[in-house]
Amino acid sequence: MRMSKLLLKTLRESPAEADLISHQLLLRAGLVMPLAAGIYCYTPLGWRVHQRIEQIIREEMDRSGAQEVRLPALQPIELWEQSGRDKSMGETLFRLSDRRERGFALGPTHEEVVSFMASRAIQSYRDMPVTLYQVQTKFRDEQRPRGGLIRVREFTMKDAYSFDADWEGLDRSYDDAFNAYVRIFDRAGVPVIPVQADSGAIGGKDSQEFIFLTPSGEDQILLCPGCGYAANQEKAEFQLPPALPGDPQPMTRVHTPGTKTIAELASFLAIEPRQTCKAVFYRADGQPILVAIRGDLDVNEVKLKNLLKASDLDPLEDAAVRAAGLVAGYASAVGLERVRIVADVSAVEATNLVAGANEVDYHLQNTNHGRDWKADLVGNFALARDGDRCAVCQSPFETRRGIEMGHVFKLGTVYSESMGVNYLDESGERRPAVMGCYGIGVERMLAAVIEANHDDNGIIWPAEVAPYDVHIIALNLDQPEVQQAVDSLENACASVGFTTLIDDRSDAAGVKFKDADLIGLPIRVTISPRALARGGLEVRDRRSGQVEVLDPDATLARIREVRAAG
RNA sequence: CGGGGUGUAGCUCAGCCUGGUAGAGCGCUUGCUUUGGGAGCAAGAGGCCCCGCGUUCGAAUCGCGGCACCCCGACCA
Repeated sequence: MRMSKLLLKTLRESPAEADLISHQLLLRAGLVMPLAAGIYCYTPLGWRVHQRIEQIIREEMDRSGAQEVRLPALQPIELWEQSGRDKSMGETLFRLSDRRERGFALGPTHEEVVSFMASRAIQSYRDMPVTLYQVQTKFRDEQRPRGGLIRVREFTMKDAYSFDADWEGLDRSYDDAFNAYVRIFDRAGVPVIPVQADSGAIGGKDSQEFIFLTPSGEDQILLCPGCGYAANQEKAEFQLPPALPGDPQPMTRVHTPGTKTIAELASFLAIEPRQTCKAVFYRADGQPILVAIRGDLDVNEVKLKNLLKASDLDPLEDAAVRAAGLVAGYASAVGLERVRIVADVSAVEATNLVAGANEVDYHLQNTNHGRDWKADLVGNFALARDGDRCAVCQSPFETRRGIEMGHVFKLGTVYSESMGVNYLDESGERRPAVMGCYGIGVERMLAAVIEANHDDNGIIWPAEVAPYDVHIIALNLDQPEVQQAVDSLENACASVGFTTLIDDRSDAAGVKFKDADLIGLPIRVTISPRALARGGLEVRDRRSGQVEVLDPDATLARIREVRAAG
């Protein structure tokens, strides 16, 4: 490709909206253009990178035995009603209707549709195992798109779904997908770690996320330096810090003016936060609940939601708090009758906690579960935090932030049951297929490749995702020997399968070098009278900055080397 | 949905406080010159100052109401 013909506009300065480095470089290198919040156009150069990432994904999915299909993005809303997800997806689902008022959704994911396809084709245990995948545009009406390509409303996802006759088969399909993912991220130059993840209210067994660690990530990841355990904060298992031991004492009422928070209360009474009981109010599927947890801990809302088997969990609005007779800042389960009480084991097992008296400026000392109050439901939903101890080896956790690149998930039979993916087993018995699902966000990978591979001057593409293999800079193209050398290298590259981007523009040399660094192809070859006079072509490695003057054959060999090195 | 910020030329921004016919740098066009790190000289083009209402003789500027975009949080695969 000749740059004089290429639709490309690089920017000297970063647009003000870009905060992340990947976002800045995507815009400066002219790879994408924003159309609306969370919706992007891809330029010819940007689209080539996109396609190369897709290509890696396709090769590795095919290698793992998965088969590519194409499913509609436009889907009848009935399909979503059948699985119940028209409600659980809530406002995230883009909805529309056709001219006859029939309801449709733009697919945010494809479990329902792939189940439709599978239900038609899978009738016997002999039809499995099978894994189907596609590379499709997904639509999600995110509450807040952000971070350039990190969270967008229209994006490309590689989504795969496995169908097995039993859970042992699912384990094998899951491992195959997992291994394919390891190869995909490695080839694309995105360092990731697998972490344990929440499997959601749907249930299911194992769920792991492939996380790219970066301070600008939106997920909190807990890492155990002792045993290597790694988990998303919403999933992380940890050892509860111990309570202060003691035999139950008589409950007493105490005047505690102006102590609406645990910190204020603990300081006023000169006690530790773990000697208090915290009350938090939620609305779970419409019903107000009071959640009790030891004062030094926070609620893990995902675990709480799973415990309640709720599809919606939101903080209770202030008006509803008052209507339920709850006194914010001084609430507790003691003496409370009209509201459902859910307690964390930490609050149930500890003795002599200070809890709210359900009266402004008063607390109760020495409250004890069983004697003074009783939970309707008890569970384990404290949030693991930095420094908490690993449930496996008791080492203190470290926390990092990260971005979810991919997710592998043992779904089980939830969708096969609701969508009717059934088969006959060896004994002629009708059973639901056991499913797994596996997703990768293509644009997130693109952003992560840049986050992980850049310097002050621009992008440094890993060889496998670079939009072209070689950046040829022609200086003084009006001179015949330069022109001839450029043509000759272009042909030589083409004949061995290297793609080239040739800067044949009439701009000054400095402009071309700056653009080459910004665009970031792995190898830059400068062809100029000066280089030719020195006996060859000037070959520069983008990553190391190393420069050599080589003859055309040695240049090709060098390109091959860099390409092989990734 | 809560909190914060920003909307002026393609991009980065000044002007706004103190109302009086729209500015800079970069980019773009033309000509000449130029080709080793965003080069030089000269001449140009380009704006519904986010939108609406109001105050005023007069609004980019003051007031009210919207909208869009960005950041934090909530939430979200």
